[in-house]
Amino acid sequence: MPNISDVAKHAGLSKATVSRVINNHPYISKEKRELVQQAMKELGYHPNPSARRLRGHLTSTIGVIVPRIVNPFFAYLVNAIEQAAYANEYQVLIFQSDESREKEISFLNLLKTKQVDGVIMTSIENDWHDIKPYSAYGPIVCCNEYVQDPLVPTVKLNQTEGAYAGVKHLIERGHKKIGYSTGALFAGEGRDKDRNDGYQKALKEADLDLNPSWIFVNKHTIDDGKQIIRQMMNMNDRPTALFSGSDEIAAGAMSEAKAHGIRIPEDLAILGFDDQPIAELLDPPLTTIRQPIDDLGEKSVEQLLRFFKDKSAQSECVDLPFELIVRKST
Amino acid sequence: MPNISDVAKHAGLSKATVSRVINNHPYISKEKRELVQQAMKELGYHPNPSARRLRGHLTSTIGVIVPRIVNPFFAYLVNAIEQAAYANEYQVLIFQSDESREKEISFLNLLKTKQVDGVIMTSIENDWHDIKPYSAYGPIVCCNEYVQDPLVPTVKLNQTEGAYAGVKHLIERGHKKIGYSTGALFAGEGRDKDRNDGYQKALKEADLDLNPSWIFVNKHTIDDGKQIIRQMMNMNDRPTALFSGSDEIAAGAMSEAKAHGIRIPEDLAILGFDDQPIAELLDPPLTTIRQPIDDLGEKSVEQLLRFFKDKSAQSECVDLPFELIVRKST
DNA sequence: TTGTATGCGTTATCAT
DNA sequence: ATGATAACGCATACAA
Repeated sequence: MPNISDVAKHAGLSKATVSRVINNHPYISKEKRELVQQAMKELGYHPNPSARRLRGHLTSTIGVIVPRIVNPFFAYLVNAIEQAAYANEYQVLIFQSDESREKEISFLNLLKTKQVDGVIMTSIENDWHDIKPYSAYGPIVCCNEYVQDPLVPTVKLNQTEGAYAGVKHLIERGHKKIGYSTGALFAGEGRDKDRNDGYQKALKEADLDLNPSWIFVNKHTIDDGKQIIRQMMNMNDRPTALFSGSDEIAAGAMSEAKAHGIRIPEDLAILGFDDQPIAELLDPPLTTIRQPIDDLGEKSVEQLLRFFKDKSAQSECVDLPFELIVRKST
Repeated sequence: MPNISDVAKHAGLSKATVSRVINNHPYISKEKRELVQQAMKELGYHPNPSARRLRGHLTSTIGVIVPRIVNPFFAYLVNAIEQAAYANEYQVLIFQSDESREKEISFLNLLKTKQVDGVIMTSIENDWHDIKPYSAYGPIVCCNEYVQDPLVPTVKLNQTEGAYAGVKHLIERGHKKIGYSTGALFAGEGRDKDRNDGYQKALKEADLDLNPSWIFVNKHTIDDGKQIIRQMMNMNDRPTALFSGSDEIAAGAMSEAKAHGIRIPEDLAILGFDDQPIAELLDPPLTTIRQPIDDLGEKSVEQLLRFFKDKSAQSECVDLPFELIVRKST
């Protein structure tokens, strides 16, 4: 691997001049610039990222924190981020927090050592209070998740609106007893709270009661979906519709419901969230709320690049719209 | 961030001694060693990876190349690798080749600049001939994919055996007309060829003919699965069973088949490959061939670590077994 | 067993 | 506009 000295020698110039060309400094004669570029090309030279990092420079690597890569929503999100980053010649370091506070912090430390220029957090485990200090070492963008600090660049979806649209759809289908599953506690904050708000808003508008036993908290997986159905089977007064927090939960619920002879949507309507590929493969195909994942990824990378270019850029909060995809499960 | 000099000062010793402690050199008095360790702890010191890389050292980062992270098989594989790596205090740089030769090569270049200590390739786009030179800069482990070079450390599954078991299962169910979908050309090499061999072997043993029009090549996605069914609908002589190259293809096929009023498994048996979470959610639940993904990941990391410890370690080829999961689709 | 000095590849500072 | 040189943090050859 040739280094900057090799290029300098090859071009008959100094290392400093070569470095200036690499970094687009002004005050360089066209003549020498071309000489250097020629030499770089001939030698197949690429700057050594470690050396640049050591000097305290940006190094074309961004970090992405996801809770679990096997969750299709995050796999797609990572994909979108990776594509956008690659288009801008950035590399992506992917990290699973596994919903562990310690893991999350350990990854954020990469900012300190300039291993990554910036971080996109698609989930947040620690209090923002504990995360914020790390942003002194490089920009942190919240993607999908968000926090109460208006100074944090954020790309998110209007969860309230999405949940509202979903529940309203169920109400329009004639349902009055609508179950609801959420990822956190019902009284939580952030993304889940917004969804909860949308759920409640729609109920209220239709003058429907909120039955606490129809609210299932801390649900995430396929198995959780099955469990919801089992819980429902034990109820005297069952919901006629279930609004699940993700397509996975919906899929599990659908599977278990059918196993109990419950017809969908006649006996129980099921509404998903995400529009993952499995949604249309289920039987019946799943009505769900599509998240614009690609936009989410692109905008997040965009935000990060903005900060790389201008360290004191203004923080933005991008809000993206949902889309209700009506299929056969409602 | 404290550096090695800070630690040295704090411990009242030289940088060299601190460095020796960090790198577990022999010939250090217990006394000083503890002094240094104490100082490191007190200052919260962590070696700067960029500096180590620059110095030409291993840096606890491994790279993983996948074709597409949104493919659940690879998402689970990456997850397994990441968990195993984390347990050994290694970080994982994930890279999507998008099945592009250029992207693959661009990532392998990270080996040259010591950005990663070694690479796990879960797919191979370029000729091995073009990839091999990079292994001079760090070990490359083939995982799931493999090549004809016995000197390459490899962790793979016995594809022939897996395919054989699957087809045999279909034959035992009474099928004589068995369709087959594969990811590459039927005459290809590597992983897919092995599977093809297993398919043919099982047919041969049962004295069944191989009907070329029942072989669907270059199939990967849900849509490909649907397309297979559409092709089959146009045949006068249709297969009564379909052995698909992945659960995704199987899912697509099942969906499309049902749309055409084909009953599963009565009219058409469908056998998957992978045992992804969706397999048991399909209706009917999918009979499939389980790949021991976690083992695949763990063993790959193990191989890599072996080479890190001993640069001239012997190349191994680990073969892992499949498992036939019988559900209701066959 | 420990310390000193040098270099890894870059970029920034200071000259010119 | 260009060049010489120091510094980033670390690990090693060499000296002691």
